[in-house]
Amino acid sequence: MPSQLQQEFILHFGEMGSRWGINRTVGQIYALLFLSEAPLCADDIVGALGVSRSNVSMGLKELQGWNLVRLRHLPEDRRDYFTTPDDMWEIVRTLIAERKKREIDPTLTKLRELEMQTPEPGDAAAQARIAELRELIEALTGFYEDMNKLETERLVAILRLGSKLTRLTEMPAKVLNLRKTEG
Amino acid sequence: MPSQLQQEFILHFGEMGSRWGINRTVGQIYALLFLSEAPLCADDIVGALGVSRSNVSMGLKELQGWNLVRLRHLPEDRRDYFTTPDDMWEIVRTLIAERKKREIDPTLTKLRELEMQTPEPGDAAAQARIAELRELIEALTGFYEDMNKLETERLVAILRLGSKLTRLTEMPAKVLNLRKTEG
DNA sequence: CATGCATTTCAGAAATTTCTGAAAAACGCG
DNA sequence: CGCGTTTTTCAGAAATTTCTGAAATGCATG
Repeated sequence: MPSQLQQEFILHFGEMGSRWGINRTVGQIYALLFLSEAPLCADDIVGALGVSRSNVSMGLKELQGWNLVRLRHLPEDRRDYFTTPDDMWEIVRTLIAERKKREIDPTLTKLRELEMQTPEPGDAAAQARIAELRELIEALTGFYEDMNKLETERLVAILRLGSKLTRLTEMPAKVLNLRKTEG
Repeated sequence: MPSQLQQEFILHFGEMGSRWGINRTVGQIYALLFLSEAPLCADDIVGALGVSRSNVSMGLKELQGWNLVRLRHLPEDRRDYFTTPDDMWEIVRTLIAERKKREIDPTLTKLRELEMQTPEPGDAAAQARIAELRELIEALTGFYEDMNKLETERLVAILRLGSKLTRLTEMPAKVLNLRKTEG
């Protein structure tokens, strides 16, 4: 059913799936929904991808766990239909938030826990290294959280500035404070 | 051989490995090297982790492929010794660069390729969506590339500013151009 | 150019993940 | 409640990934 173009896109997402921490079917389901204008139900997906109904069910569950798909209902039809958000920035925000939750937060928690432990003799260097790693992760996630609070329009404006941002760090505090505080 | 503290850190990195796109042994080897003050050779790693020599060999190869470890030699000893860089920011830069290479660049290439194709009828919406996705990824990777060019000190200064960066986007071009252009 | 380490390769074993079909559960509706 | 439909669950099959031991290769040194 999908065109040649769509097929290629779907297969690519399937292959990349494993690198992104999801499996092939989940990647393919997502790709299909992403390209589809109309919402699709499970059997549409079975038809398009040629995988088992139960596999689609599990895949959709996983995508819902990632908050990457929205459940919708059509009048006169009691099947579940799924879509991806229209707003691409929303998708990217979700993706980053979920990966952070899975890949970074547990480690941050663990590092903090390890720093609380009373070290055995010989652990000093290791504990210092752990603290340094934690601080660095906190600097990055803190920045991410700040950026994530911004409206998309402002965020895009900052992204576009790129390395010009350095200039702001060169300005005296006086100049910076001429303007009102935001978030 | 590793202390309780180190053991916990190593086991955590092993468990997280699968979420990070590496396997348990590779995660553990990296964690061990990361905490170790002195360089370690393959047999040191075998002793500390209790995995086979060949597994360690393959794990070290993979870490070298990620540019995450450095090979060193001690005088009077022809074994290969390994360390992680002292500079934690270097580690993070490498990690991000390599993940981008594996997880993003191939998709960017594929999206550009799909945009070149002459669409079949009915592909218009899909192709628009693909273009939008590509543009968004380019905005993010472009920003990353700009940040990655900066010296660590400047980068940290920007991270610390966080949402205060918005102010820069509010300034008239005139003000921005008062200061000299950098990188 | 043989010897003694050290590292790498690789085929099969072990472990893990993914996928399927059948059965069970959930759900809406009369 | 009972019926037809849709979704979920789950045990085992299939596929994939990881790990190991044995053999092969590489390499410095006498």
